[in-house]
Amino acid sequence: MALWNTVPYSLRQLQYLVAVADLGGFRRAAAACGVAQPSMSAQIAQVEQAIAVQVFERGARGVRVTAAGAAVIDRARAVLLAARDFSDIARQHSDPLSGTVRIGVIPTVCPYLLPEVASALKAQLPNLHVVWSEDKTRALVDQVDAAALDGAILALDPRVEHLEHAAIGDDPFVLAAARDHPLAKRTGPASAEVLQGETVFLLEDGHCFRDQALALCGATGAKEAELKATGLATLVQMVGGGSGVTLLPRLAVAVENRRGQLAVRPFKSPAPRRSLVLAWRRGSAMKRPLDAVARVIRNQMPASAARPHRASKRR
Amino acid sequence: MALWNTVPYSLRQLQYLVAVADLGGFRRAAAACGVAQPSMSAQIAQVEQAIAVQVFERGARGVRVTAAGAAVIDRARAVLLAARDFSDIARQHSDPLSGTVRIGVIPTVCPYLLPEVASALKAQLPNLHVVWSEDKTRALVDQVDAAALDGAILALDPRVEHLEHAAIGDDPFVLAAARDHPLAKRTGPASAEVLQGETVFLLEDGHCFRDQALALCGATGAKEAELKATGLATLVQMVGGGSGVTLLPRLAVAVENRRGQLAVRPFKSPAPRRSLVLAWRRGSAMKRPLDAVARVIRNQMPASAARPHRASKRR
DNA sequence: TCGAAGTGATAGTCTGAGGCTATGGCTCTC
DNA sequence: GAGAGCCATAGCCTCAGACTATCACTTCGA
Repeated sequence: MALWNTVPYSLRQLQYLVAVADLGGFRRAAAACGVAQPSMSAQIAQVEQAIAVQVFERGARGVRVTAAGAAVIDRARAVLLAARDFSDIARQHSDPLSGTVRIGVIPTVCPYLLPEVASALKAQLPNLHVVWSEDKTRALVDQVDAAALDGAILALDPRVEHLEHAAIGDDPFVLAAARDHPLAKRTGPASAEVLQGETVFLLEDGHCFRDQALALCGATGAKEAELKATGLATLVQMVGGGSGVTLLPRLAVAVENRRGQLAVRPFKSPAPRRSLVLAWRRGSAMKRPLDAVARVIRNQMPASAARPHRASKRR
Repeated sequence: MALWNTVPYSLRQLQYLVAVADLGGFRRAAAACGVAQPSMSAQIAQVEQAIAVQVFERGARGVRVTAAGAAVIDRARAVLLAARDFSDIARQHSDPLSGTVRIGVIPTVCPYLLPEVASALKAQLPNLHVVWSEDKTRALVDQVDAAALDGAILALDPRVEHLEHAAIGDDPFVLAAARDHPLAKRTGPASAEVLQGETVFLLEDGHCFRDQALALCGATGAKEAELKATGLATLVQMVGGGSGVTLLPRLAVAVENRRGQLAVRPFKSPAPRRSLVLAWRRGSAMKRPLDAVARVIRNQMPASAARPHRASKRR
């Protein structure tokens, strides 16, 4: 009963099973797999016979997956996922820094980091093709878990703990207010206590930066403004009105305050900050290229914001 | 980049890779896979080319796995394991109670439970072929984790916690002593305190029954005998000499004390006991047949020893 | 030192798995 | 009731992967 005994089906047949299930029909699946519909029919019929399970109910309007079929297709997916891991690890070992990696980035990092980093990556890892996408932490973590993404750039957070990660750098928070706001009168580092009693504008739910800023507000006795912003740019607009202050990640200041409409003050050391990491599914075959990407980004972080608070964390 | 895109290798090629790695040579692997050696050579060469990784170093005395090859073969194993799961789940859904399950049993249960249970299983699950093996808890758990076994009959224990399991029944401990031993003077249930100051013979290290009995000794102030037995039969022999007492699982009494050489007394309720379970790898495709096997065994347990202490536990 | 026994690689042939096109039968929809 | 869409069937063709026979090489042991 060794692992290398023959099985009565092929990887390709499993791919066909999943394709038909995903696309809901033989013709569509055939087209997606680049074969003719009769070939698809024949292969599906064959695998159904081989495993003695009717996976699909054929109807005039396409196919339905049977109850037994759903379980079978679940396992077929697992096999194909393992096969993809095999391909990945093989590519890593033929040339670890080539191929494609899919990396997601949270919205409060993406527009500020990517422009800088993209060209550096192209220069230092010329054979590595990085596909970027932007989403909030929850969605990114889910996609990494499901292997829809190879990695994600996130702020360190309980939701990230089950993933492996490499440090990218720390990003301190800064205090931003309209130029005529009382808190803008003084320059130089602010102590966190100046927030006491202030009205602070924050991002809407779902942004991890909101949670981090909210924690700081709670600790200092600031109160949250009624209005919630959908992005940092909106936040800057709101505060520009003069009726409150906000917190910004240092990384975003150069872009969001490019016209200098706000006064920006750092916090006294140790400044509140978020730790940015590149995280991936534990045991992912893409560990090596992701590690390399993290190294490039780390060296590319704006010098003032870079340098993790302590030694670079790794798991 | 969907899951159903074609891959440049076949399941069979992965089987060949693993076979060559396991058996250390092309000819042996070819024989094990039932093909001619040139076919094996050709397929290995092809997959090595497809993934652009040299997996094996060919030498005059067989092959060695390269560093990159080891990682690749690791993933190939994962794919084949997933494929086996696929086969399993398919068989479950074509006929859940047919096929083969491999079940390990601990030594302090195996010889007493199996004779009774084997015929009941044959009668109630005629299409299910059960392959039994005997080993200690640690080894069994490792084999279940590695999918070398589908399930194992064990006493509930921290080492079993990460597995799913179905209850089989509780097995109370009994006190056994030579017929002329002071503790054999009285009949009827003994309180655990009678062990105070007694010399108790126990099994050697590695038996979970040793740990359970030792815990009871510690709680009651009994002391362990110098000599450690390799099995319950030896334990009975030792105690027969009259210089000490021992604990036996109720399950073993009928067999080990069949000649009545020892006086056997139950403990007062609630008697110390072990909970026997059939455990399997979480998410195993063999859940359904294993569950059925557990049910058969549960109904077959000697009536006096059966009946779990509380409701049957399941996860 | 040389042959025997082991290793994997190569050459040439053959068969069948799985691709294709063309077409049929069925069931919804208009 | 015609048409559009679905999957199944029939018949053909090609190439992946099996086979046998043999070679080249290394490592023993007489």
